[in-house]
Amino acid sequence: MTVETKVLSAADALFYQHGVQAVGMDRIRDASGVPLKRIYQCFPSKGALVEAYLRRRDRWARTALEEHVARHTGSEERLLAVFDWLYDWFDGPNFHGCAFINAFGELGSGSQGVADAVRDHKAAVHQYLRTLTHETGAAEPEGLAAQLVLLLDGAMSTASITASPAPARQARAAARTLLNGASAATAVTDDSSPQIADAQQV
Amino acid sequence: MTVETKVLSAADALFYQHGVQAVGMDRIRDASGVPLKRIYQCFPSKGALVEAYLRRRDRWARTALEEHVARHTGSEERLLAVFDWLYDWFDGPNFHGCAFINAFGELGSGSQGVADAVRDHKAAVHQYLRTLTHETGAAEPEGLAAQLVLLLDGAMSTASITASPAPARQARAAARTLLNGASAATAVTDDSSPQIADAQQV
DNA sequence: GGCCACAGAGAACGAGCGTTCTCTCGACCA
DNA sequence: TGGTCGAGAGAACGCTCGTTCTCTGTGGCC
Repeated sequence: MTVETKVLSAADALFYQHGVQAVGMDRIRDASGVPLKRIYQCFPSKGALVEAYLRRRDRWARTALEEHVARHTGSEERLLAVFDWLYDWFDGPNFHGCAFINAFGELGSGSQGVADAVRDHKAAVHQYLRTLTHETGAAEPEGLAAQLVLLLDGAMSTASITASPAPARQARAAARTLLNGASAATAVTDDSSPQIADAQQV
Repeated sequence: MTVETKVLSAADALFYQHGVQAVGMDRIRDASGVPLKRIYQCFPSKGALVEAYLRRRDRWARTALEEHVARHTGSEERLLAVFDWLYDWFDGPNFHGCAFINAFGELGSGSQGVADAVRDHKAAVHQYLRTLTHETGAAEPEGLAAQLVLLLDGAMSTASITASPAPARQARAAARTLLNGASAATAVTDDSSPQIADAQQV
């Protein structure tokens, strides 16, 4: 295990659990066992370490997700498997929301490097969902992928705040409705008309 | 305008735009024109000010949302109006994501008061969506409300990161599919997965 | 064996922050 | 009018943090 890997592992655990600003370099030194001088030889500043942390986490998340999906066959099962993977992640002991949304909220407007890493990750996940929705032969794969992105991000935030994995199941159910109902719904309705309006008041 | 209101207004603008940890009390003093001594008479600590900021923003957001919805008639229009309001908010110059998700990511694990304020806000919004879904007479109003919460939170995060209001439109389209397709989909399909039972979690 | 270059451990430095203190001045009231 | 109280402006204090420096020890090379 290289020194750089030891530092990144410690930084990942601490940054993800407590937030970037709440963790000082001293704590990363203590957790990794690598002296500060050495840490600064690998990463010239804390900002560089934070960016490396995000890039590493991006690789981890997408690799794990794609490996999980690859164990399924059938285009719909593969797409819904995304949300099963999410459930397992949420249900584990080390889930603390989306590291990218958290980092963006903390530093996004103040660090270009962090903002870029967050946008790159979100774009890559979006692109992956696009390939899955195209596989299914859905009528509107692009729109469906964009909607699934919202379910994904919403589920991560809600699961973190409510400390419950249930949002993954709710997102899965919504994804299936969107997948099955999308063709019927888009075929019947058009996007800006005032609905049927049966006006049933409570 | 009371002193307390001036402080809260300045704190709201600064905390929301730059994040809580990035804004010092000195900047709130400069922006509000209220001396530090006076600020500490109203709010005994920065943590108390942060909690007041979140409570105030909760009142603002829910009041604005409910007033917008109240201008619409028809249960479906009222529900979809939530996402139109979201679009206008995203499209304005002062949108920086969900203040509660941001604050939770920054301080959630370190401040019980902040975590409580965030959870209270999310629970109140969830409850409001529940009343709207019940109005529509949807087959599964509880599950539908939980799914709409995910779309709402996901749209806020994605709009913030991509700096585009488009996610509000995508969430609106998804909400309409869920609303129209939910009864048909749940009535027609008979997959054996347990998504309906799980969707009740609060 | 003697010199050198580098690594580790910890202190030190400068900046920023939350919080409190001091000094001054003006308002109010007997 | 004189005395007291409180408010404003800013400095000060103690702490934390990112970053750098110093001191000590050790292994490699002529």
